[in-house]
Formats: sequence, structure tokens, C-alpha cells
Amino acid sequence: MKTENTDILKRSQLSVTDSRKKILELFQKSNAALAHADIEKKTGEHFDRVTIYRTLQTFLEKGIIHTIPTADNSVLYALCKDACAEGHHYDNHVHFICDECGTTFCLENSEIPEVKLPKGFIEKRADLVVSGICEKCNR
Amino acid sequence: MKTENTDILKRSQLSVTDSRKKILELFQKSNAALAHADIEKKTGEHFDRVTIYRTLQTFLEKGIIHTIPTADNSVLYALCKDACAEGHHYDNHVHFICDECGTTFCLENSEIPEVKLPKGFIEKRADLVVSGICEKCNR
DNA sequence: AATAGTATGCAACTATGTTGCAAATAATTT
DNA sequence: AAATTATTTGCAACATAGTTGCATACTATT
Repeated sequence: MKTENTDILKRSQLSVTDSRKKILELFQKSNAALAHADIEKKTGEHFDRVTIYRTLQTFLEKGIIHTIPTADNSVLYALCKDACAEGHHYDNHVHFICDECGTTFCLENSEIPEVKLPKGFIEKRADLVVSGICEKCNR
Repeated sequence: MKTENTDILKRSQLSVTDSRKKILELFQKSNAALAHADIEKKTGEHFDRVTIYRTLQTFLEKGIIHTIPTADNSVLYALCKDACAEGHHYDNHVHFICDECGTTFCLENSEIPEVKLPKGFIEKRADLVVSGICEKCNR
């Protein structure tokens, strides 16, 4: 475990520090997306707010995590899959946000469908966020 | 013109006030989505920040405008079409954000394609935001 | 025209995110 | 393994975004 996320950091040419290891671990343990506040709580307020912001920023730049646009415009982060790399930090999967429990999932097996754009428009990226009731809350 | 947006307000059972008329007019004149800051500028700093927040909130609740989720998680608002009503404030069209000029368009003629969700997940809403280069910047 | 209901503006506050810089830690060199 | 260099961290201070309570002003109703 420890070696595993250390490796990810090294592969991205980042110095291996406590905060980076810990935050990366949080993402790996969680199968849902995390907000800045979640991370602050789950690290037991061990790290400075600023450090968390900067760590997330760094992870974004290195393509380790990606942001998820949400309808209420809160900022969520989730781990990128191997396909992601520096400069190309975006996954092509659909995100699902549960209205009940607020959990956000990456639907890894999904693909964002093609959309016909008006003449002259060029697509660089697409984000599809579906919201509703997740499997757990639907019982 | 004046009568037109006055009517919209009355239809939504809202008192007709200067700020509401003016802000609604801004949306009608603009073919792009607006952020809170845009509105503050375009009204000539005539209205209090709080009033603008509350007006947008009210318009959202009444289904007059809708929010657009963006990749950088800034908050954008745009006019709803007639199909929208109170409680059901969401349009089923694709949004496009230009990386060059930052303008956000509602692609009114588009439809968000169906997505297959994992078993047990129920879809209530979907947001599809495409970003790239718009027609104006593509010349 | 008077009253009741609602919206506005102000002040104060909370939350969220950013920047500069000194101290601490990690990586590199010898 | 110790010393040097490079990077990261935490603090303080600041900037921006959004919220709440309340008195005043305006809109709608009678």
C-alpha cells in the first residue's frame, strides 16, 4: 500500500511527503469523489488548509486526480485512471451524483456519447454528470 | 420589452421590482450565460451584491433561470425556456463553453443522449457540458 | 390613501481560495 | 553519512464568494 502510492508520486516526479501520501491514500480508499472539506476532515485536521489546496492543485497538474463539475458548483476531485497523464487530465467517463447521500461516483465503464455541435464549434472536452438516486439509497 | 419581462415576473407570482426587471432584461439581451460578477458589472453596480444573489436565487426557484455546471466550477446562469417550470428548473440541452473567449452557450437544439447506468441507479437529471472553441473564435 | 406584505441595502459574518515568506523537510551531491 | 540544494509546509495576511438579521423602502392590496 505505502509503496504503491509512493510509486505514483515518484512516477509523477513529485517529492514524497506525508501530506501527499496521506491524501493520495484517501482517494485510493474512497470509491467516491472527495471535496476539499472531506479531505480536511478525514486527515483529522492534521494538515494546513493551504497544503491541501496546493496538494490538490499539484495532483491535478500531474494528472493524478481530476475535477468533477457539479450542478451546485461545488468542487469535487477523484482519482484518474492510468489513461490520464500530465496535460491530459480528463477522463471520458460519466459521473453520477446521488441526491440522497451526496456521494459522487465515477462510472468507469461508461462513455460520454458524441454530440453534434453547431457549425464552427470544435469540441475539446465533454463532461456528463447524471444525478439521481444511487444503488445504496435505492432500497 | 418592459411589458414582456414584467409578465414573466407576474406569471411567477413575483413582485415587479427594478432589480428583477433589470436582471431579467440582462438575461434576455444576452445570448450567453452570465455569472454573478457579470451581472454586477452590467447593471452598473447599481444594485447591492446581496440583492443580486437573492434575485438569482428567486429566479432559480421559480424556474426562470438555471445554473450551468462548469469544469472550473464557477457558477453560471442562463434563461430557461418555456418548458421549465417551478420545481423542474432544468433544461435538457447541452451547454458549450468556449476556452478562448469564455462564453457559455445553451445549445438549444441539442439533446442530452441517454446513458446506461449501473443496476439500481435512477436518473433524475443530466448535465452535459462541452468545451472547446466556439464559432466566433474559430476564424 | 392607508395598510399589509415583500424586497432592498447595509453591516457583519462565514466560507472558500490565494500569495509571500520563513522554517522544515526531502532529494541530491560529495 | 553529512552537507548542500531544492522543494514543501505552515503561518499570517489577504482576496473573493456567498449568507443572515434587521431596519428602511418599495410593491401590491384594500
